[in-house]
Amino acid sequence: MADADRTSIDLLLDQRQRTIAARRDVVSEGHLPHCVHFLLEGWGCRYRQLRDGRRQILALLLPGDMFDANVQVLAAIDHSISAITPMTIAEVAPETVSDLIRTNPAIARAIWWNDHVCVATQREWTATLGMRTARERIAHLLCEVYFRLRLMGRCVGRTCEFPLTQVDVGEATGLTPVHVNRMVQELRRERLIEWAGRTLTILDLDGLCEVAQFAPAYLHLDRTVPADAIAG
Amino acid sequence: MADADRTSIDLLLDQRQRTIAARRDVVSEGHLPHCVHFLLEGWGCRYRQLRDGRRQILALLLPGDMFDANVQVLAAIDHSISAITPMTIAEVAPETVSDLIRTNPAIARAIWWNDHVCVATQREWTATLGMRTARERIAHLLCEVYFRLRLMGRCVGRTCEFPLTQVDVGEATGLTPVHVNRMVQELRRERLIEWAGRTLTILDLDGLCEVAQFAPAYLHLDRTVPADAIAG
DNA sequence: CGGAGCCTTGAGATTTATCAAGGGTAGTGG
DNA sequence: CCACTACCCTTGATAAATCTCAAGGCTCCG
Repeated sequence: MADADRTSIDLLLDQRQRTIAARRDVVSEGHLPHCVHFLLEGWGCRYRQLRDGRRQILALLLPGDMFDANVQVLAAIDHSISAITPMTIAEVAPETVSDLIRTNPAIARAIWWNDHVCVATQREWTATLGMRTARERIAHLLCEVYFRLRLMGRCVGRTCEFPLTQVDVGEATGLTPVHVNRMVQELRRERLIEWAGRTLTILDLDGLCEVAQFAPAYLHLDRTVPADAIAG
Repeated sequence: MADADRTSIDLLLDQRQRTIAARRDVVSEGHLPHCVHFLLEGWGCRYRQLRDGRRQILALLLPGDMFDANVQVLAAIDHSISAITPMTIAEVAPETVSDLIRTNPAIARAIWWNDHVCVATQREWTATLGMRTARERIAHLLCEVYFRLRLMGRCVGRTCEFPLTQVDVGEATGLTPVHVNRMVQELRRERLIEWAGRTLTILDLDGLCEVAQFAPAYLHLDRTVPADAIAG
């Protein structure tokens, strides 16, 4: 993305910023979000909850992610979005985004890329929950987070921030916190990872990918989006 | 959708039709699909497979569904698409679809709706696999199929086609075929469903929805898409 | 100092998987 | 028309994975 495009985005995002406290909802199930959100800082998640309290985290939102993109602006959403850590988000009017997409191919491409990766990631989570074991699911989550953060320049070597609790990991992987704990300890014992407090270090990336059968294709880490990607 | 729009679609779909034998791949992981597909007749699925043979069905494709929409045409896909029953599909050049989207708002809206529902459904499958029990997952799958088919006018009363085998249901719900069998029998014994051969009858729709905690919002059955839905 | 949230551990229960075998049915070739 | 095969469904017995319940310890914060 050219500097000029970067600048026009940065200006845009400066406009209306909001801070969300940790563990607070940004958008709640059944509501109509009235603007597009960009996550500037902090971690969040999409989640869905059943009447009896069971909760499933559907996706992690990391710094740089966009949500409620144009497509979302109109129908009531069928899940909630909440902050995991304190978040700062930028709110942008949908028309502004539409205009940008129309006039700026680089930005259109970036938004398209974001959408595409979101869907692919959602599919990968489905696959993970359906066919991987507890141990594999946790390893997979750690791999995904690591690669996504690295793409955003948020890793130092093999170390990155990891503010999820073991309860969060359980809700993302469909496991009880107790079992998450035991599996994490196993990964630690095998010197695959170190994880204490809010920092995660992957000691053996290949080994962890192997455990998870992690195939990063779905993240499109090369960010390749052909110029003619956007229809219309 | 107005009759004129219907007609222009029908003409389009007549162009290049293809028949796929049951259990054959249409698009394989890692390949670049070169055209947009419309499923005219028969059932298919998206699936992902691990090296050791574990397989997960990611989504069901029912008559009327579109896949590899514009957005997909460019990056190698990270999963495969296969026919469950014999399928007839229409292949349309991506440029043709782009043109249609640009010139025909009704069609653009329909395609947008399809995309939106696909993503929402993928999220719902993630939630199902993560937090529902075996029994609930199967009930949920049956509910989803029933409502989707009914929307396409493919139900007679509470009866619809259901060509999946119990192995297929297992691959969609992350369960072994043996366990699927036991749970299905339970649903039968409770007079919630009848399912024999390729036909499914839902004897107690409310009861089945209750078991599944099925909330059909994600399917957007009303097909509401405000006229200004499409950005750009 | 007290409380809250998080991590850890143990024991036992439950759900689901695995293994193994038998029966029904539909299509196929002789 | 009859065997034969392949595929699917069904059942039983046992094993493994994961959950539930319960309790204790640590750390951070007020």
